[in-house]
Formats: sequence, structure tokens, C-alpha cells
Amino acid sequence: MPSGIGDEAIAHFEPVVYRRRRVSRGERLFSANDRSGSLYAVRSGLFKTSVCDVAGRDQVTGFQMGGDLLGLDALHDGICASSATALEDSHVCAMPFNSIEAASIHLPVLRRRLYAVLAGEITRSQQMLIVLGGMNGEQRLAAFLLDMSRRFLRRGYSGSSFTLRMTRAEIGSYIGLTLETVSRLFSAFQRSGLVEVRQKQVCNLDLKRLDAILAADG
Amino acid sequence: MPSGIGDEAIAHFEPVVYRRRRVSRGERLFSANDRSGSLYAVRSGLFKTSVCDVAGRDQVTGFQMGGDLLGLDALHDGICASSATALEDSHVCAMPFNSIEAASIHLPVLRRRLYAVLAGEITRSQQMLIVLGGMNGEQRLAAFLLDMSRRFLRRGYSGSSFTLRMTRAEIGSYIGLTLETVSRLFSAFQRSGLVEVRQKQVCNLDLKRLDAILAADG
DNA sequence: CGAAGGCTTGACCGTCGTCAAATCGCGTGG
DNA sequence: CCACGCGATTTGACGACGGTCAAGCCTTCG
Repeated sequence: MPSGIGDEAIAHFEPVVYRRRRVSRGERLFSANDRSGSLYAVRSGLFKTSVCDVAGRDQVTGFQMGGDLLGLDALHDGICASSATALEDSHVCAMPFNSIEAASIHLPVLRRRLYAVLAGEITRSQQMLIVLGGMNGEQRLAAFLLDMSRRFLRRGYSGSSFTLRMTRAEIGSYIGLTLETVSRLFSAFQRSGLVEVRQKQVCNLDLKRLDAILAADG
Repeated sequence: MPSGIGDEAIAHFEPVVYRRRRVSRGERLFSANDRSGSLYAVRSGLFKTSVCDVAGRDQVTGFQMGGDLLGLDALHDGICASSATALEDSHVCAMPFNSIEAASIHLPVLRRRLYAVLAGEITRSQQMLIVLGGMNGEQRLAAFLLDMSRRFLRRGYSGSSFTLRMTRAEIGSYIGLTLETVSRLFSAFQRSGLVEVRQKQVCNLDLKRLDAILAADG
């Protein structure tokens, strides 16, 4: 499972004119089918993106933290394909496509960076397809925890102890399980000594053994 | 489920210098971890893309037919994240990134078209996440058939009778089921009068009822 | 014409979803 | 500051859907 939409990508976007915005917990930054002319860089806080199909099924497609980008899919036709909801009080930078385009004309680095971010997000989704298409519950939760661990580590936090600020239901939606199964798996992981869980706090992740769970054929 | 990677997108890429290449059935156009400097437009034939994880699990991530693009994920860092295999004798146009970049500098339309294609592929993957994360077997196969139907229709063929040139195993890998389950579902669909199946030939798809299956909550 | 690969079907079993109940924790308002 | 209430979480019991293993048939390609 991959790190984030655009870890550390935003450094390259500095030449772009932007506008800051505050998003309160529970508030939506944008909704599916909105017309959008901007990308968003998360400065602080945490978001989830979700998509919805004809039957009203709603599914979480990712969690974005500081340094990640939001709103990439609107580059297709200016319409948001997903919704972004703040899971805690957050700050973002809104960067208009126009401004990005304008800046990119004289900055090949920025241009290529944008291609790279988009392509990286494709790769990220493909990794999720493997998780959802070929792994059992145990492996799905292991993949999720390892991904979160890597992302916290990259941001200078502990990779083995951190707080999951999303609910069990949101985790379950993301990895294709029900909230009950997620809860049961956390309990099982704890019994196996893979991790200590107390509500949203996870401590002392055994990364080696989680890797081994992923590598087993499932 | 979405149509294809870049249906009809290639028209915008005409100004780009390209090289034609023939790919025989079973041959790989590129493999994961290859260094790649090109995108590929499918001129004729059919491909599958697949990705592989640490445990050796291999999963089909898409099928590409005439007019679709291949190799987008290599824009991330010049390394292919997936493999592309021809399912029948095919022809492609190889378009070097360099050439695309060069042409795009003076062609805003091409530049935006490339963003759009990349973003469209992100949206496509997200739709697959819904299929794999939230649907039962019946709905997965219905979604697959409706997607194929739409893509054939868009290319001027019948949307209700066509030939599936991939194997049951490949279909199953794509929609997260075993080949046995795919086979059983085809038989069940036939018994229900949703479609007539004879090997790889599917005839008289009942699109309305397939839509209804998708809309039911799963 | 033969062999290898693809497809279908059956029997059985395990994983995970569903339904239900109890507990925990946090935010709110008295 | 404390009590209340709602949402989140945990755990249990049960069943269904889809995976696994196996056998036989069909098709296609060499």
C-alpha cells in the first residue's frame, strides 16, 4: 500500500498563487459533482475522500494528511468525482488550475511534478486494487497499518505508535470490511502481540510481523 | 464502472512523434519495473495490465482496446508500475514522453488533454474500488459486462452481443473473484435469461436488468 | 490427431457479513 | 463539576457467499 497522494509534493507548488482556507471537523472541502477549479494541498489536519455509486453505496477512497494533495480527479473535466471531508479541524491551500497552468509554462519542473503526482495517484489506486481484490481481512488491516506507519514516519512521527483519527467504520469502508470485522481484527492483533490498541491509540506496532502477514499468500 | 483508460483520447496526441510497433498475442509490451520513456496508444487488438505485490500475487487492473492509452503510471518516475500483455495480436503507437512534452509546450490543448487522461484514469480506478470493496459477485460481473458493453458501443460495435477475448481467470482476477465463481455466475446469468453465453461469446445482454442488479444494495 | 489449456459443475468448508446486546468514552448542558 | 445521552466500539451467535479441491468435458492449436 502506498504512502499518500502527494507526500512532500507541495514543495514544488510554491510558485503557485494560492488561497488559504480553514475546514472544520465534519465539514466538506468539496463534494462529488461540484464544479472545481482548484487543487488543494493539506497544510494541517486530516481528510477522507469518498465516492458514491448509483445504489448510494459510499466508499472511502483515501485519507489525506499534511503534505498530501486533494482534488486531482477534477482535472478530468472540472467536476469532482469524489468528496473530501475533514476528520478534524484542518487547513488547506487552494491552488487554482489556472494559476498552476500559468506557473507551469515556464517551470518544466512543476509541469513534470504534476504529471508525477497524478501518475503516483494512479499507482496508489492500483495498489489498493490488490488489497481489495486479493487479500483477506487480516492482510487488509496489516496493509492499512503499515501504510499509516510509513506515512507518519515520513513526517517525522513515530512509525510504531500513533493515533488513528478515523472511525472503525471509515477504516472498514476503506479496506472493504465491515466495522465489526475491523474491530475483531484489532482485538486479534492485540491478542497476538502485534500491537497494543486502546480505542484510537495504537502502540508498539510489530512492523516485521505485519510485513510477514502481507507476504503470506492469502 | 468506467469505460477505458483514454477512449478517443488519442486524437489529441496526433501532433506527437511516434513509432509503430506490433505486439503478438501473449507478448508483453512492457513489464513492471521496466524503465519506460513512452506512452502507448492501442491502435488495434487488446491488452491486459496487471500488477504484482510482494507475495507474488498478480492482479489484472484493466483491459485496453483500440483508442486506449497504456503506460500512464510510468510518468511517476519513469518506471513501469504495471505490466501490459497482449491478449491478441495487436498494434500500438509508442509516444516518447519527450516528444509529448515538446509538443505540449505550444499546445495547451494537448497539455490539458494529458492532465484529463491521467485524472480520468484515477477516477476509473476509484470506480473499481467501489466494485471490489462493496459489491457481491453478481454485481461485480454485471458491472464488468456493462463496462464492456459501453466500450464496444462507443466504438461502433454492438453493446449487447460481443466476444470476450480474455479468459475466465483474467476476468476473475480483474473483479476479485476466482475463475470458478465467474463461470458459475455466467451460468446463473444465462439461466436467468440475462444473457446467452457460449464460451467467450456473449449475446443479447439484458442491459436494463444488469443495471437493476447494480442498483440493488449489495 | 493428440495434448494442453480453458471451462463447467459438484461437494465441502472457512471467512466475513448480519443482527443483536452490552460497554465505553466523549461532548453537552444543567 | 457532575450527570446524561448519543455515538463509537467490542463481542457473540449464526448463516451465506464465495474459495478450495476435484473430476470431467470442450476447444483450440500445434
